[in-house]
Amino acid sequence: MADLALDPRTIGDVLLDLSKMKTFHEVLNPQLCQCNPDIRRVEIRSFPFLHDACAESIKGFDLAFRSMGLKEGEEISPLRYQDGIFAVVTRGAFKVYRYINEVDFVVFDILTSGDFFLYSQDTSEGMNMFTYPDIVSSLTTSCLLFMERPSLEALLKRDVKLTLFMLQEVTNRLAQQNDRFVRFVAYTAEQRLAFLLESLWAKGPKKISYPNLIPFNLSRKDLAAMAGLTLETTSRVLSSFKHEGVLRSGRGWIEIVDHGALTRLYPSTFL
Amino acid sequence: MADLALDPRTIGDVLLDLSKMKTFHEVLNPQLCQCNPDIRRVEIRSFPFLHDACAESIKGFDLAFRSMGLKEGEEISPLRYQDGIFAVVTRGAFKVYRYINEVDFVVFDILTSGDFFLYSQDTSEGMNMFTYPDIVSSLTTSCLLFMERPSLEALLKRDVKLTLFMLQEVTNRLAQQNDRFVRFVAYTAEQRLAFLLESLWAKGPKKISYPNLIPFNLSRKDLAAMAGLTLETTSRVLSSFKHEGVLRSGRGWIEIVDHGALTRLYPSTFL
DNA sequence: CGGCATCTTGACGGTAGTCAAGCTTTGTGG
DNA sequence: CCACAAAGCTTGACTACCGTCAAGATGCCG
Repeated sequence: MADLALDPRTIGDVLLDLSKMKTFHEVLNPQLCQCNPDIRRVEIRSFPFLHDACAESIKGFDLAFRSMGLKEGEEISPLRYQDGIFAVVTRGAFKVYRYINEVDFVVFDILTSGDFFLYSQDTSEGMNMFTYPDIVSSLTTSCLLFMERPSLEALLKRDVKLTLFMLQEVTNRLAQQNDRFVRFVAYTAEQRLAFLLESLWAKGPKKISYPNLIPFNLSRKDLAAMAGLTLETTSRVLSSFKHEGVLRSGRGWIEIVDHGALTRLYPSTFL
Repeated sequence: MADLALDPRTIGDVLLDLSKMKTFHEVLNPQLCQCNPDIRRVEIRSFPFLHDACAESIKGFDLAFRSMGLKEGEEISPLRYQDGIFAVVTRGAFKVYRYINEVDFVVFDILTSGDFFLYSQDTSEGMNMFTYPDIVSSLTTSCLLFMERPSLEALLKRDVKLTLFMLQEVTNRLAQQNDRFVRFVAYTAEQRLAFLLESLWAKGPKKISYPNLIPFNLSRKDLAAMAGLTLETTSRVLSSFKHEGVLRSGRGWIEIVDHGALTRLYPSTFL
């Protein structure tokens, strides 16, 4: 039983003390979004992955999290966080992608409010969701709460329930990526895009005035990079959707008019 | 601190007691492989994910694990394990796939010795790596150690280090699947197969007499289902590799002759 | 040695990629 | 406020890769 004993130090001791290291964003916006400590407290308590965490862990997150604001198109550089960074999206959306040559990239994940990510510079050891060759960048004006990876690990080590919940989240994400892979292989270009649009739409928080609008800016190139197609093919398929009255779209935005028609294009489950 | 307290029951209480529920395999082979309790003990202690686990957890695994043997081509049915099953491959290899129509399937994972998996019937809640529409089946004569999912969860709840290590393993697997996805989009048929063959070869334990043989039976159809190609295209590409002297192959087996030539075909990293 | 699954090869066609030109929207600076 | 530039999008013509369909060859097992 000895090796189950708790670390005798207090939470404060094991975390990197960031409370005095305000980010630029926090200095510039002392009362906005999670920059305000009170708002942050509330925000943190609403994270799904913390629902089952013990009180001390939540206090630890209060201490360790700093907030960061990003404008559309800004990217998170792991170079600034030598030890890796753990972050939770509180507002907005991010794309995770990797360049495959000078001009083309592949988008393999979209993160929206509530999604967390782990981003580190080296592939060395420990947990790695995204590593250096991958880029995380914002699709809209966004907010993050973040901490350095060692702080997260310190918190996880002290709270099984928290760690277990993270494990559940990650296995589910793995299942989801596998599902995506299978569909990717099985679908034609048209089906891939229909599926992609539906799942993107399902992801973000809808605007009340435009409930069918995909709630973040996506260029044709982004969509193509997600669907594994070229920009031209993507444009052609979307044009045909448009002419059939399935959706409306412009530069960087897409509004789905007929969900039924879109979902009917691809098999939702196999066999 | 109260909610960090340990479950007061003993390990034995929280595990489903399987010690008297021998599997057919164990009854038929009392002294073979992990069916022999002593051999099993040693085997369990060699699992990488247990290296950091506390003594009590390891004892728990000794109690909870049953062993199972499978012939080539047998599949694991989650129907027999209502609560889901957690298993570790100790010998052999498995493919994880999903049918996309009556005849075609997509292979999205290969598991070899040391890999664990979690397989459940329902997508309901908790951890899900593979669920009902997916099939796990053996590529060679194989052995597994397994337990029902509730037993695993009981063990995880009592040992943070163990849970944390599992979390690391799963995040790394997620990173790996993302990498695969990116390559998949970027590569041509020839490159996909070259990459696939190299990674398959790197996976299994090599036979001393044939160190360059891919150590499990893979038909052209399996390879095609992994690369997202058709059987015919796969056959054509492999034939061209054969004629260039890069590999030798027969029905269900492939031996890589020239690793250099194969790896030169695809970019190992991007940008 | 036969039977059968697996693999190979060929001919053909279609889907999506490539290259290129033209069109729209958005933003900027005179 | 307009002109212009630049980025993003659309459309067209052509091409190539890979899928489909079909027949035939080859290994492998009983």
